[in-house]
Amino acid sequence: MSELTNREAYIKQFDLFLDKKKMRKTPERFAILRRVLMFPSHFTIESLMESMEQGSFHVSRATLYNTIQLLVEAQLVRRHVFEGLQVQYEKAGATPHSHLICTSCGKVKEVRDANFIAYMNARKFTAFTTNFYSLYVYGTCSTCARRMKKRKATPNKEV
Amino acid sequence: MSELTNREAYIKQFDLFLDKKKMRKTPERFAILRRVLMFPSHFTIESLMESMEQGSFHVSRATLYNTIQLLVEAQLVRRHVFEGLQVQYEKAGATPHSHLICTSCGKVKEVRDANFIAYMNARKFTAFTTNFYSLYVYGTCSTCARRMKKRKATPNKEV
DNA sequence: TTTCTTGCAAACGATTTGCACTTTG
DNA sequence: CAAAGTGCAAATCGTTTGCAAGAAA
Repeated sequence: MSELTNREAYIKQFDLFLDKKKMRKTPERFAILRRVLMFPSHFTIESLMESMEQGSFHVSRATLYNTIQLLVEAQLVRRHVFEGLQVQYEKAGATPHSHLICTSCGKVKEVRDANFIAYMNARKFTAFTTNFYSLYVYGTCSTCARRMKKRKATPNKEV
Repeated sequence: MSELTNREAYIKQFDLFLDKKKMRKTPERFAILRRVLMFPSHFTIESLMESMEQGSFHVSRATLYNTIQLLVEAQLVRRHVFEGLQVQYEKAGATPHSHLICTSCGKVKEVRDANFIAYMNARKFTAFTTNFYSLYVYGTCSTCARRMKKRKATPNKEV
């Protein structure tokens, strides 16, 4: 896989992917990818839909779902299903990161962990070729911990 | 959290959980937990439903969903959403394990990794208290790798 | 010109909900 | 006997699908 260092790299890789799959290079597909790249981190189908509308580029939900699926296959986008939250996507960046998910408020924080990355890069599994991986860490963020301690409250929303 | 070494430990912990939450100890709830414990590893709501029927203990879907949710809250059951597969559950065992998911055939394999567990046990995150974690590794299992190589085939089902 | 892609609306499937009935505490 | 839990069927919601119309190649 080539390096996804910048916007053009993603677009080029998508272009190559479509070539390889003998699929058509429609304006919708590239417009969606361009919008995806504008998100600093996670987004949902809904927020992507809104973003497209704001950019005055109307696409149907069907096309959005189709294209996101393609982008996931092309390894340009990752799909995340966190406990109790709606499906989230993010562009597959050059730097892998883990996700800390607060089971009380649902907030997702990204953390870079060089040790862990090094470990995973070296890690081989028998009879299995790793493509990518996701580490989800569930727990309580400090804000919620404080809130729950102070007023012995129940969580915002139990996940 | 107490140790979940055997069947009784789970039941006792659920009992305590219901006490703490001031919730009722209905036969349905314990019947469902007992069935859950009979699965050697992953199961779905559907397979659990079937298992209940086979055990001649009829419960409604609503109750099944409710109770599974309780068991997840009680940390007796983990919920997994693997790419492209239906939601799976498993009892929260004493030994954590990672999941290798083949993106071609959808097979899920569990692997125990002492180094990784030790690492995670020691790992502290700033402003976050870890409760549990899941490592999902996506890739290609050897069977699919062989199949794809031999006849340059497309994957069974692209996830 | 042929096949792929799109948009729309209808269909789908897993999960949730409303409500009358039942059971626990 | 009051409150909580259950079963059932209908509702919901995110996602998929079928099909006619439009656009790449």
